[in-house]
Amino acid sequence: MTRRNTRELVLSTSLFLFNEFGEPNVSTNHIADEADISPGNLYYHFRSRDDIALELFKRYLLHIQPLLEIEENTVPDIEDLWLRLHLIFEAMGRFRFLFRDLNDLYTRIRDLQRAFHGLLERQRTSLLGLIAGLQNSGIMKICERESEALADNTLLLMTYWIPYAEVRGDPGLADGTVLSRSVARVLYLLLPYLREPEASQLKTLAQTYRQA
Amino acid sequence: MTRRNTRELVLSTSLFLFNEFGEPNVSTNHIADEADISPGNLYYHFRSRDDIALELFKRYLLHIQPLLEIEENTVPDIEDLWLRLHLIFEAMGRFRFLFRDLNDLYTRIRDLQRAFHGLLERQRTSLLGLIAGLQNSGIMKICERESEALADNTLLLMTYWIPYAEVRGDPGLADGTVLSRSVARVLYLLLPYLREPEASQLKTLAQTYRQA
DNA sequence: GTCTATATCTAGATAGAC
DNA sequence: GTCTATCTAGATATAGAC
Repeated sequence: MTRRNTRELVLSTSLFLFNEFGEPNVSTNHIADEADISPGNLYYHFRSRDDIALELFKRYLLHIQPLLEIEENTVPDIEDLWLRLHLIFEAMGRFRFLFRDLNDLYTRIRDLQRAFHGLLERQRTSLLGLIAGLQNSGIMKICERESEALADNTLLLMTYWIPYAEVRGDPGLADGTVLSRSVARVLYLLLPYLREPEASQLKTLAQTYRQA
Repeated sequence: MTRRNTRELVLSTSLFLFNEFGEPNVSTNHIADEADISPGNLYYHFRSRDDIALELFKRYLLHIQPLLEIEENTVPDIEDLWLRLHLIFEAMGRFRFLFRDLNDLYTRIRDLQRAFHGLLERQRTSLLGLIAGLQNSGIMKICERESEALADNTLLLMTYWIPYAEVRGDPGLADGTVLSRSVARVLYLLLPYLREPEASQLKTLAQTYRQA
């Protein structure tokens, strides 16, 4: 094993265990054991346990950042929106431990706190921009104050759909249906503000999606 | 100190520390220390650490249950709704550790899991009933499928507004403004489905509320 | 780079005197 | 009921041989 490979092995093993059992319930010994390396070796590659979680969070950022960028001169389209949200939720699902134990990680690991806080603010700005875009292209009709509330509520839904699914007793994120339903729910937030034909288009899309 | 008093002292101390530092970061020794009793004495009154959290959750249930009951033959009124939601959120705020670390507590403590799951389902049913009531009295116009999504989204918002406020860097729940803003955001979910004059009434209420 | 062995610490929990 | 003392387990992390 070269240096790079073991480090990656520890990361992928940790991700698996964190997702499966929750980050607070997985010790460095568990990780080393599952990865078939010694505990000492693990600490050759990582300074601390939090370091592993932080590195995984950085990997998450690399996955999620490109999905959040919105092209300046593009007219938003309902189906694109749907796909985009689906891809975002998929990426979140692969790092679901981050969201399950978000607030504990957030207060414990300062670097993660800073980065996550920034991410949220960017997401919020991005959502406000999206809403404005939909409005300017005549697809959506909404007033200033409601835009803010809508962006905020969307962001909350996007941040906590994973722990919500768990707590509602949903069959788990291995099952793709949870993801689809969560995506659909978020888009239903937009529905009442959409004009025709986009409103109907969204409803039809939701219907099709549900059957697939 | 009689038996009852020490038990209560441990509970109130735990609640304070859990809320302040997060349940995972408070040990039984911390609690005993803060309560000015010995660690051994703490274990005379509680079998385990989880037992304390569970008992606090039961106390939360006692606070919250009466607030969730809806009278059968009452026409829902926007201002009543607002007040009701405010009282619910206040009660949640007093037990905010439960929501900050919900998913960890949920998987760790089986009795809490059962009870919380049941609570969520009842809340969901209650919300569906509320929506139906608003619809029947002509205050709201919404279709079947959207009702489900609305109830679901409302429930998610109600369950995770506390960790969301924390993660957004809101000045903390000691400050009452967070609570008000969170209540307002939830009610904005209903807004697009309300008819006049209730829609305007809600907007005005939000305005007043914000200034107070 | 990797291992074994171990240091250190802190948590939850119990025993037994008072 | 309450205390002091202590057990036990498990966690993070390090030392030093290979």
